Amino acid sequence: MTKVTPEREAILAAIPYLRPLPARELRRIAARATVRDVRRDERVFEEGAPAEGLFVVMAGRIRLVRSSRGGREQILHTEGPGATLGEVPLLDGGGYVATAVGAEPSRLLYLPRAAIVDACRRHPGVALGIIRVLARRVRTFAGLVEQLALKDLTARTAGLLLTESRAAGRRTFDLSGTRDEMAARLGTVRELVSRSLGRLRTAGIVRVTRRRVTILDAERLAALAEGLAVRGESH
Amino acid sequence: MTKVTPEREAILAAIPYLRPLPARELRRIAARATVRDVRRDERVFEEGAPAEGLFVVMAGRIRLVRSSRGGREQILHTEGPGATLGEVPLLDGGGYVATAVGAEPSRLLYLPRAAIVDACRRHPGVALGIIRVLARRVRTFAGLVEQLALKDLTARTAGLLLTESRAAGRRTFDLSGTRDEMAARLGTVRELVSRSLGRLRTAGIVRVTRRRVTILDAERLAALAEGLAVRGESH
DNA sequence: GCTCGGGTGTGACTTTGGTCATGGATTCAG
DNA sequence: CTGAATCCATGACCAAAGTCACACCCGAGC
Repeated sequence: MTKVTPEREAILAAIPYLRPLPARELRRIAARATVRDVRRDERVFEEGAPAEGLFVVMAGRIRLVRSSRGGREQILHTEGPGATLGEVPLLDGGGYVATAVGAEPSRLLYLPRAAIVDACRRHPGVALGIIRVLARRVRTFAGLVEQLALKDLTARTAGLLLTESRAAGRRTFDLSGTRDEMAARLGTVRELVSRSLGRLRTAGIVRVTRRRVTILDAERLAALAEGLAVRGESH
Repeated sequence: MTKVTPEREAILAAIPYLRPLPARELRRIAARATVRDVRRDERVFEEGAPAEGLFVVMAGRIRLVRSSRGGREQILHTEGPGATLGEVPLLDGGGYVATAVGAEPSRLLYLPRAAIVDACRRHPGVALGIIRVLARRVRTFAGLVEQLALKDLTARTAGLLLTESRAAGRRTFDLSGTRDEMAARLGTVRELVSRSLGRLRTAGIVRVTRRRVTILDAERLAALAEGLAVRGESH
């Protein structure tokens, strides 16, 4: 509930789909916003809970998660500074799609629903911007479904490493989280991530320490990610 | 490429998010639309292909699918009359998210991209309507991910039966497709669907013939769908 | 009627995924 | 430095998913 209006305004101005708004309106929205800090592993909101506003990540990283009784979690996506959470329930009136938890200590901005819906109505550009955000999410979810439904763990692991490497822009990079977190992204459990990485390592495809990974054979890694089982690679 | 303008107009008027458009504009769009018929199993478009328009299902049913080399398919969703396909690429400029194939002989209307984007810009209600469509899709995809990542086949099968039953509005209903199609919805293969249904049958939870299903014990079926393994049900 | 072909159910087997238990490494507070 | 708390790797085992082969059912079309 800190009062840092100028900072808040800067944050809002950085959200792509609010660009079409005149400064005056941005300021009005910023004035009605509140700030919230969350600790690592603290829940921001729960799947299904009623939503009355939009969250903007100011700092840190937030994981969007579905979980099963028995404690297993599946990460749907992770969002960092500048991203918004909760567009879906904001605009279709339902509850939150997933549970949000801090992947690290984070600061969020909370915008009341009415302000945004208003902006959409008066500035078609805003609505189109939100459409793009949702479209992107549909794409990533479709990708996730494909991975889970038709690729085995080796392929998914290979894919994850390629993604991370691409994001880092180098072939040596640090893994984003613990084995547990990787498992939650890959739809499996800690132990199998270990084994999977182990196999890639002994096959000479990557070098792996606890956090650091180097891709040695990008070709083969890509082939694996494509789902080509490496039959005839043994011995 | 048949010319049935009045029918086309009626179809467009039935699309929820085009309601805000005045009749004059609807007519203009209808005039620029073309009709396309597809046979069962014919592809309408391929995942990744560039998209320059929006499809509207006039009659029949279209499956949206991702497939792996090796021929396994995962159905993302199925759309019937009144639904639209391809909103995502239309509005974010990318390729189609999935491959569309006729689940049965179907008739589609094709609307050129410019007409729709235009309508969004001039009528915020249209954009908000599309947002609702995308929001719905995000929800169903999130559900699919959850099913695939954290429920076993028994739970998913139970869930499917409950969904179908609810859709039919009765506890006796016909299954939507072949075992193969069910498998593609559930993220598995023909044989396992057979076995899974077989287990539910011998447990006295449902009655099953090739097409017809009757739910005998909705409670237990729901419990299974929740993912509670039925430990202690054997012997 | 019969045949043919797609759709199904089942058994036997392989492979993959998941669980449990254990020991080693790493980090960090005191 | 030392102990506690994590995190990680790995072996042994168990359960679920997937494959292959085959026999059957049943409706469409001679």
